[in-house]
Formats: sequence, C-alpha cells, structure tokens
Amino acid sequence: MNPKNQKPEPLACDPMSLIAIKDTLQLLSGKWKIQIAGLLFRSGRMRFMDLQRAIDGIGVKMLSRELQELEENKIVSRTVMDTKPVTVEYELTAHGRTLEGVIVAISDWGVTHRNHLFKQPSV
Amino acid sequence: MNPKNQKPEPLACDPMSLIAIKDTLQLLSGKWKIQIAGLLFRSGRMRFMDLQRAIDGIGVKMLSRELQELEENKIVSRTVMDTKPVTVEYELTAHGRTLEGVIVAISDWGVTHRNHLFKQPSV
DNA sequence: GAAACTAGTTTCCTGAATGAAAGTACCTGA
DNA sequence: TCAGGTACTTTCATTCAGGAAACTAGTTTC
Repeated sequence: MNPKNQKPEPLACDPMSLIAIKDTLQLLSGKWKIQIAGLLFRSGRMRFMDLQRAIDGIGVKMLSRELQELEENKIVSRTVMDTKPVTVEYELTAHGRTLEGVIVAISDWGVTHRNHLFKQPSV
Repeated sequence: MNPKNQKPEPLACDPMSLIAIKDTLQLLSGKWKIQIAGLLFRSGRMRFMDLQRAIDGIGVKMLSRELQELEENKIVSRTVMDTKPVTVEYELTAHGRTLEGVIVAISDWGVTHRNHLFKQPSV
C-alpha cells in the first residue's frame, strides 16, 4: 500500500514560524510584489506609468496584475484621480506599511551581502 | 519605430535598494528556500529526510535541488556523516545565518498579520 | 482627423517551476 | 534474500508565471 518511495507524514514539529513564512511568501509571491512594495515604501504615492518606469523590466500586464493582487490583500490602495486624462495613484495602506521590516531586511541583506551573492562574482 | 505600446526607459531613480531587493529575491527564489533556511535557522543541523518530513508538501526532487542551490550560494553546508547507512546533514553557514533578519522579519510578519492575510479570512 | 498621452485588458506563446513516480546505490536486520 | 532505511537522480508530464504585442477607451494637442 505504501509506495516504495518516501512519502513521510509531516513531523509533529511543524513550527508556527514555518507556516507563517509560507503565508507571507504566498502573499508576496511573484517576481515583482516586493519590489513594488519597496518602491512605494520609499516613494509614497506613485502613478501606474511611473511605477513601470521605475521598476526595471516589468511589463504592463504583470504590473497591472501584481497591483491588483496587492490591492486585494489590502497591501496597496488604488486611487483614481480626477484629472484629464485620468491618472491612478497607488500607495501602501497602513497594513502595507507594516511590511517595512520585511522590505528593509531584504533590501539591507542584499546591500550588505552583494559581494557574497551568486557565488561571489567578480564584481 | 517606437511600437505603439509602452516601453519606457527606466527612470534615473532606480534606487540601490530596489536592485538589492531583486538580488536577494533571486538568491532565495523558488517556493521552498526561505522555508528551508528558516527551519535550519531554528533547528540547527538537519538530515535530508528530516527536512522533508518537517516541510509540509515538499518532494524529494525539489528538496534536493533547492539544497543544491543554497549550497552553491554558500547559504547552506552539506556534510556527509560517517554512519551506516550514510546520512547527510545540512546546516546554515555563517553567511546563511546572516539571513536571520530576513527570516525573522518574514516569519514575524506572518504571525502578526495572520488575521489580515488573504482578505481577512474567517479564521 | 491623426498622434499621443493616460491606464489598463486580452490574447497568444514560451520556458521555467514543480510534482509524481521510478530508478540508482549502498547498507542493515530479520 | 528480501524488506526497509539512508540519500539521492532521472524521467516524464503538467501547470503556471511571465512577456510581447495588440486592442479598448477616453482626452488632449497638433
């Protein structure tokens, strides 16, 4: 009945913190969400096109989609401005701003350990 | 010559911190690396099968591959023990332990904001 | 009326990520 | 010698993330 290969029961020790990590990662999944949040954290409100210009390599589709998901999860708020032509501004919600610790930790680690990254490149 | 759709030049303001975020995320990319690092951070040395048992849902292939990538990037060390049958132990390197801030920030945020997660579920 | 700006959505496509299962290899105890 | 444990690797299949380009839609400027 048991297949030959390993299919272990999870250990009783599945610590809360592992589940918490999983939750957070799921919320911030994808290539761009943390970058978007980090940018909004530093820059405050930003418009759609400015976000695209600031985030190297992102296309409109992914930006649109990631913003939608962040909005659904109350990380980012979306405000349609009464301008001609309409512009839309995005910013972190109060809840989104609680990600400060995560954003700063990730950013700081990247800065500090740049030399060590990716098998210690010749940079 | 310019296609009709938007393909903006990146803004001059492409802050160091955004690049740093990108770097860190690339290093920790994939579904499992941060979970693995978080587990090793809490538990110290662990063997292959114990890691699999502790991480809900991971299969042998992914565990093997993620560990290899973490090892290549000097986050995790791999030690073959002189036992019968051979066992292999993994632990964070000194460099891997500098991820503490990242791991703790992500874990803490998940714990604190569990109620807010995923559109404020009925949990 | 054509071009260009705003902010998207939709369609189509590709490559990467992931997973299940089987195979490799070695050793131990019944 | 056969089941079962260790630790993987390989193969095959599938799903999904991501990207390019076209398209919608309203407004403004030339």
